[in-house]
Amino acid sequence: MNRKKIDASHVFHALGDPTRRAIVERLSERPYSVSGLATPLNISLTAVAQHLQVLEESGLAHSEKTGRVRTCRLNAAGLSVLEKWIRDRRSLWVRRLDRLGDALAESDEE
Amino acid sequence: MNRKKIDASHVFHALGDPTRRAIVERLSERPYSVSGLATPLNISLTAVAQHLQVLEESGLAHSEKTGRVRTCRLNAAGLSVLEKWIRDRRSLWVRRLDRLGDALAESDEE
DNA sequence: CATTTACCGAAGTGACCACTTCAGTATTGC
DNA sequence: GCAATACTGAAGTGGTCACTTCGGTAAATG
Repeated sequence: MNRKKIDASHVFHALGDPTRRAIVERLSERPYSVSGLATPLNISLTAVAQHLQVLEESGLAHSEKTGRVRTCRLNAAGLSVLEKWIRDRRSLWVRRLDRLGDALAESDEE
Repeated sequence: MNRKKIDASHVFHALGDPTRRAIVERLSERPYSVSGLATPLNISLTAVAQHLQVLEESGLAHSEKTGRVRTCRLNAAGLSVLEKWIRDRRSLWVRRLDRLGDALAESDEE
């Protein structure tokens, strides 16, 4: 029902916002409550909750409510989409950039 | 002088758009002219040029004009920003995700 | 030289985004 | 019970985004 499609667009879009990247970086260390995440950020609690929703929909985070506190954690799904996209392109990049490197070395040394 | 700031926000934002990701994927294979990039996309040439500008500003592509043709290529700068961000967080993710085996099993879908 | 090709620039548009405020609901602690 | 806490939902706002059209410039081509 609330399971949105997790794809590269969602993940990249979610990480395009510095506030959301900050949240992900915090969650990399340990779980946080919504207000715990909000504390160092100069925005409203509601805004943080909205960011969290984006992160959840992109598969980068998930959360569950116990009592009145919602505990937020990192989620592997979004991260793996991100890493997969990069991995899928990496060999092509390397091949291409090797040729670029050759061209650079030819025209100008570093 | 016209060196714009290449940061994670720009790179993630640039890759958040499916059309721009498609362009990056094409450029992974070989250089293209602007109209060459536009051909398989159902949008105007102008729109493609605008996408290209975003990719250039985020450090993911660069281009140069020879005669009337602008040749576009992948650029390493944006890619390295992206990979660096992921690498910087990866160890934390792994440590965290080790403790979250349950969450993984819970959200296993492709 | 005229036409076609390839791109550039400005301006407009509708949709979406980050964020706000305000008014709720549930839970916890005194 | 009452107040403080922790969120939740709806609605609004200003800004940005992807895209368009139109009009222009410059290079290749017959």
